[in-house]
Amino acid sequence: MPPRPTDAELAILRVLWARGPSTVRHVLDALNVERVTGYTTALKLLQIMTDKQLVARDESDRTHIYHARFSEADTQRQLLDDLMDRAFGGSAMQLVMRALSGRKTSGADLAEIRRLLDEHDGDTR
Amino acid sequence: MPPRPTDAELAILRVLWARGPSTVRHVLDALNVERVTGYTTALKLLQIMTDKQLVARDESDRTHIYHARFSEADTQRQLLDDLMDRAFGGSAMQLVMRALSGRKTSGADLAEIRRLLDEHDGDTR
DNA sequence: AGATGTCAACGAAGATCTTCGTAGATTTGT
DNA sequence: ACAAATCTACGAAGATCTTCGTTGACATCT
Repeated sequence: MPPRPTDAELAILRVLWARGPSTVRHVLDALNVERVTGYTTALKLLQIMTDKQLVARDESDRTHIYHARFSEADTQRQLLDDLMDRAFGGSAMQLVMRALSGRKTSGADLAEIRRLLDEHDGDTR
Repeated sequence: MPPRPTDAELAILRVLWARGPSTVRHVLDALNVERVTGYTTALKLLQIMTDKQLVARDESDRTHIYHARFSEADTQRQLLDDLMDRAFGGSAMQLVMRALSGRKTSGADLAEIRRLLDEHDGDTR
């Protein structure tokens, strides 16, 4: 039951998912590729995220190592469910259709979606 | 280019989309079905939303009438694009697949999605 | 050993979000 | 006309978010 991560928190989680358990310094370097922030900013965020249980850290060494406590998939699902409730009246299908409508979609993506849909056919019938 | 609406703002926008142009009182009554808030809270939100250009109001009468300046579809698209960037590396397809995977989907919904996909086939080929 | 660099902790500032109390103007009811 | 109700505007409080400066501990370099 962690809270919905904020924008800055999500940016950090994305680094941890992509790079695996990391020090503050590593997270900061990755963040600074996109936009520049200070070291203590990243540190403070990670400390707050530790309080919120979004991440956990190994304090064995002086330089702590942080890791995400929830998978990228779990968090994406949480954020989608949240948006679904707040903006789509709880309807996942309305959300999906809005995401698809008027969007260029590659043949490979279409095939992948169809594969997913075919799996669902089995579930629901 | 309005800012992303906050949670409380989105709740108000949903009322305006559902009921059409409304007074503060009407919005408040609709909000209070779900959770109770004070009149001045709703009023202040609508005033802020007016500043942010999320809504506009008709001041002809003493009792102002507010309406959403952007359609529900536009706002849903904006929120999805935002989430797509922040949590899905900009990939709409990853978002869609995450929203579909492990979800119970009705036959009618599946048919609707397939219809959308078929339209896209035309576009991209 | 002494200087330099790196680290975590803490606090605080400024921005935004959400809530509501109060005041003043207008309308409604008697 | 007077009282009660309704409305907008304003300001402010408390919470959260984001940022960073400072401090003190520890490590590294020469």
